[in-house]
Amino acid sequence: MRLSRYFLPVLKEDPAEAEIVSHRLMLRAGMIQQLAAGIYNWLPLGFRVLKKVEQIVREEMDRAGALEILMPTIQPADLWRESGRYDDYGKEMLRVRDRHDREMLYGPTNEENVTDIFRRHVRSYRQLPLNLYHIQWKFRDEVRPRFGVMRGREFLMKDAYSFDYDYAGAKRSYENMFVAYLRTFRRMGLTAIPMQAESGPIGGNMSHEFQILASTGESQVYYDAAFEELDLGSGEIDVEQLTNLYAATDEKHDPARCPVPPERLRTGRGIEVGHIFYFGTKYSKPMGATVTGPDGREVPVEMGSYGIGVSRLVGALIEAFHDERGIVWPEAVAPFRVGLVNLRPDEAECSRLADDLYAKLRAAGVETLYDDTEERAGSKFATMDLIGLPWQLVVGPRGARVGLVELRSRATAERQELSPESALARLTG
RNA sequence: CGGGGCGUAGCGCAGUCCGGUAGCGCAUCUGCUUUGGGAGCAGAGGGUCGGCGGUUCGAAUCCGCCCGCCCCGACCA
Repeated sequence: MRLSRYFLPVLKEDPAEAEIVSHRLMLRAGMIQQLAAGIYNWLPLGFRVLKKVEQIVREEMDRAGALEILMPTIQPADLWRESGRYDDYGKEMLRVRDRHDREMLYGPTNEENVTDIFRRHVRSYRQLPLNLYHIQWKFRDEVRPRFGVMRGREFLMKDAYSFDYDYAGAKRSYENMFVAYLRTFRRMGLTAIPMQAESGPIGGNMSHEFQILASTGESQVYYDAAFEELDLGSGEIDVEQLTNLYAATDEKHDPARCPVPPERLRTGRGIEVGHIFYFGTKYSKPMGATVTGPDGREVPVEMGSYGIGVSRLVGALIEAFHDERGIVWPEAVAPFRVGLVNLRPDEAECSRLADDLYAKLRAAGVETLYDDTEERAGSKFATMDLIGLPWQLVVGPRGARVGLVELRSRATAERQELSPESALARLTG
């Protein structure tokens, strides 16, 4: 993509409305624009990251055997009356009426909806296990939205719902998602610590929230160093062992009862990016979602649900990966892999070389943002640092004369003068 | 929902206390010079001062009501 043809409204100064670093940087890098409190427009650069994050979540859900569907944002109130939540949910739920004065709501979550799908089509235990998920916008009318997309009112969330015949099956489904979550966050370069959360009405320790570590996180967390040594790439993950590892948020951490020896106890700040829980027949029972078992008896299906805050993750990633100059994207979620900088578009030799590199990067399928604008060098560097693409490939008049370009790593600030050919080899290899 | 604060050009702000025809920096446009870390000079454009009402000869400024947004706390992917 040529920057001269792109829409990247970067800000030189910090917007007054933003307090925390991810919010500031998202606004400054032209990723988002606020439309109302807690409601954001996603501009091209931000949208690309959102899609990258979404795609990783999708791939890991698919890999775990979940099936993607898409449920609507607007739901009828009657469905929520069946579970009793219409009255329970309170003001967080945005309630609307259609032209026929029927009560509707903008979904804050989809348990009722997915349970309805299930009960209308699934009759037998033989059709289980089943896990349906979707990635859809939610709305929760938070009293106080803040921190940009980290706590918006409208947010993109992946929510999966598992259906099993019995508790043993539900536990397997839960553990399956547990592992998928660890893989998902790890792929984005994040260390996610699963923490035992408030146990549901039925499940013992079958509720975990996933906190990622970032110095600016909202809550103080304590955890076993073993989490940092997790190898998710190979072999089996022992969920039983993992769920027994110690991890707690500030409120629950009790030094007196902490089983981790001091030298293995780590502490940090955490941002909650996922939450999974088992809730048994909480919805299936009142809503009549039943299956017939091998014994011919009809029983309510065992359920669990599994959320990941997709849009929140974009903010959380920036909290985890930034420095004083801007964002430092991990490659897996970077909006572009390479920022190609033509320092002097007015010089023929310099531009010829930069154009040629751009064509070759494109041909090789490398996502490249090509700064072909008339801006000055300093401004170009500042913008590249701000938007945080992993690699900066700098073509200047000096180097062009002697056939050299400069490759810089945003993360390590390492710089190397190379021939265009070897720079290309590094980026395409 | 309690407490605090802010709405003036695209962005960041001054002006409001003490009423008198709206200003600064950045950005934008034109020209010249410059050109490896947010350039210099000269010129230009851009405003229902959040909205409505009131007081006054006269309101960004004083009074009332409303709207929006931010921050701290109690709650949440």
